Amino acid sequence: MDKSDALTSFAALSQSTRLDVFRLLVKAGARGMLSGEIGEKLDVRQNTMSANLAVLLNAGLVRNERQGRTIRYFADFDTMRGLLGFLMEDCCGGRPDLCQPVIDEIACAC
Amino acid sequence: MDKSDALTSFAALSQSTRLDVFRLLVKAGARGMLSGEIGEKLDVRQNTMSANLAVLLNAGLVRNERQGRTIRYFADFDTMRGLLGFLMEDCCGGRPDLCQPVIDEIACAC
DNA sequence: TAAATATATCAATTAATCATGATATATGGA
DNA sequence: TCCATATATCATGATTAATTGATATATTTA
Repeated sequence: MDKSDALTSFAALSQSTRLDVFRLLVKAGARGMLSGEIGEKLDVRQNTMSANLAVLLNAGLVRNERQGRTIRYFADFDTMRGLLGFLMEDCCGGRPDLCQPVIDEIACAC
Repeated sequence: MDKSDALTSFAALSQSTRLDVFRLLVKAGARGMLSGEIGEKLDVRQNTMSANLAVLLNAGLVRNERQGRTIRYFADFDTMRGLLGFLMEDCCGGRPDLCQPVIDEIACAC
């Protein structure tokens, strides 16, 4: 994860539909979701959804896998990890009390 | 942290100078940095830096504090925490092995 | 192989964002 | 109060991004 990758990722997440899509896929985890399923759930037209998924793919935030006629999308937790690592690099100037709560927050109860 | 806040934050982080600024401030931690100091370090003109700091402020990703003629900026770790919490909400569909590495990554060594 | 379904690409219009020069505001010191 | 320093705001031109209708590609089924 270099700076350019990080910029691409943040840009991808800074659009309403794409943020919704990514959060849906985070929730879905290893199950993933079909492209059409996502579009239907979010009430977004087919070509708009395709374009937005392409942006997320390009950013590496999601992966996909063809299954017959359909394509299943997954959140890419490795990219997520790299992105947060990049953002928090050498964080908090030696005071763990600043960054520890940030870490605790995403310690999900799954 | 609602969706609109998250979008504003990601948009703020999706621009080169602002990403640099935020990462500098993350490293600086509680020390923070003066506006002019940041601009000098990143070689960015005064008004451009001011505009970019305003975007980060508006997103709540940084706070500031006037000190005489100068203004000191700080990364806001609470906002950061809220943002990551929002993004990873109900994450990984019941498989902790997916999201645990994400958490470990940002467990900084400070 | 033809039709149906699922998804992607293209071209064009509209909208948002960025850096910049010029200028304004605020604070401190002479 | 006048000047210098530090930062913010404004107006503008240039670049970039988003949605959409139309169309293309890929896969399955008949």
